[in-house]
Amino acid sequence: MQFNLDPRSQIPIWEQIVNQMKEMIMKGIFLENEKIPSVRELSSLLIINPNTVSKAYQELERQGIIETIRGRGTFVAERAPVENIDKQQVEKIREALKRLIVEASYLGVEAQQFIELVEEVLKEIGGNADA
Amino acid sequence: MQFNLDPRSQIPIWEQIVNQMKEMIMKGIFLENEKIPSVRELSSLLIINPNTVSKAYQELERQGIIETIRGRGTFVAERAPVENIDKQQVEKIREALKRLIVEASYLGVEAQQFIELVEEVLKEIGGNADA
Amino acid sequence: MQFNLDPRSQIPIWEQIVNQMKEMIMKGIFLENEKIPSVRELSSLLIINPNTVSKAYQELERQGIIETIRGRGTFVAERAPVENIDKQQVEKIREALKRLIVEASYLGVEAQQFIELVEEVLKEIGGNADA
Amino acid sequence: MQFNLDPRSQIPIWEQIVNQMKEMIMKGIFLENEKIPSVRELSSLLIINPNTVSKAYQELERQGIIETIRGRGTFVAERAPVENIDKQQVEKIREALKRLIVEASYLGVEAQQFIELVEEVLKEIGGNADA
DNA sequence: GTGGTCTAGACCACA
DNA sequence: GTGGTCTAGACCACA
Repeated sequence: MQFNLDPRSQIPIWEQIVNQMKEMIMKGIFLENEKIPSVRELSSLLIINPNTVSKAYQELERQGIIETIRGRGTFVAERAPVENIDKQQVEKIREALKRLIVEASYLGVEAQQFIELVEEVLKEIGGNADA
Repeated sequence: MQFNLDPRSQIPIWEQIVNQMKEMIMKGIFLENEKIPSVRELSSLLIINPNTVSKAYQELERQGIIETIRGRGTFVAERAPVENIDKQQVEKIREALKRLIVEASYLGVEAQQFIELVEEVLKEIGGNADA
Repeated sequence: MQFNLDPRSQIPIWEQIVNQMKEMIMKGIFLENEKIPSVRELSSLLIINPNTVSKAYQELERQGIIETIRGRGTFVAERAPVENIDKQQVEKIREALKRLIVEASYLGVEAQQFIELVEEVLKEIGGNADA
Repeated sequence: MQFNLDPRSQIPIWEQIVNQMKEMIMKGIFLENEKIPSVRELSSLLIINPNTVSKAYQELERQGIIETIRGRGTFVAERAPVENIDKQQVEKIREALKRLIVEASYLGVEAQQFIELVEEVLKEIGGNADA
């Protein structure tokens, strides 16, 4: 488990935690039903306020990615197979992707290089995707 | 020229303008050295606060994408070929891409589908990509 | 006797026990003066903390629904006919009902459908309602 | 606009605000696209912490009931017709309803009286439901 | 021990 | 003016 938080980033710390936790779960660093650190543990580990961790955990729970069992702790939820892909959400991804590609292009990253970047990241994350 | 601004979006309006202006320039809707609308024109056209347009233009100018010539107006800058790719900036793109892929995966978009999405967007934008 | 406890629920486990015990008594699954399992029995049966069962039994006793007889065990109390309906308590029910109806409406459940839902539940529970 | 907050209630204040706001919108006290009080206004009106109001508003926004426009304020969202009723959510309503009916029964409220209570509340809320 | 709620108050971006 | 983020710290219910 390795968090990489940047307090200067535009992305709120709680959201960075959400993103990185999702990534770690995808990579298999946390397994289904495994206990994750308590709010207090993680906040003292990351030297941030417990409320910030709490907000991240609540968001993860809302997304169905973790589950809280009262008085016991917080656990990685079992991942339900996606039934219907939410087209509206995918459209948002598409828009964000477009922005990213435009950015990349201005940096001098051509189409082919961008695809290579995508494949690289897919490989990095995919590690335990089918676990 | 067609802006599509959503005041409800989490993305600030000035940033939406920046993004869409860059996209339009990439697509060739605005050509190099072409005059773009003044802050006043655009703000009254889009019915938004002139300060918001002004902030967008300042950011576009900072990025070297447009140029203001005193007393004449604002123009699309000539695009200099990128000499050295800014690795730090590409790293940011890579991180944003990773977040996007993780999101997509949780929505049920698999690796192959994601690549297709990328190719789709590349095609949409590509108009003048090699210009 | 069949308990259906969900540790993931927002409703505390002790309260789930209280609710389900009351439901079972209403349905006639437990009869008046019948012995119910001891705290130890039930906690080992449900594989939960004895304190949790204990808290549930205390609440049920406070509500006059069960009775503990020293050295003998715990029994379903005889249900006294209600003389005066506690208007303040009914007001709470009314408020909770209002919340529920508002929720249901936002989910797309119309007034008529809600009444049908109520009648359904009344039928399900009704077993011994007039006992 | 009339809030009725009880700090002693088990229901968190932010959730009381959520419930009552939804009820007021249903009743037509707030119309679609109408501005609702700012976080600061409402918090000073109710003499509670702005964070508590903020949490309520964020939850309402997450549910799609209100919309925030950056720098401008918060507005009642247009209510989209429900396409597919979420069966899992309705099941939760059903469970809550069962608990309520069991409670009511112990208070001496019989089946027929309960239905009358439901109809009463439906009438109270329904005021502007078709607006 | 666990997480949830709430207050008080600072600081920031946006329009 | 608007809402969003974060810290610090108190208090509480649950298991």
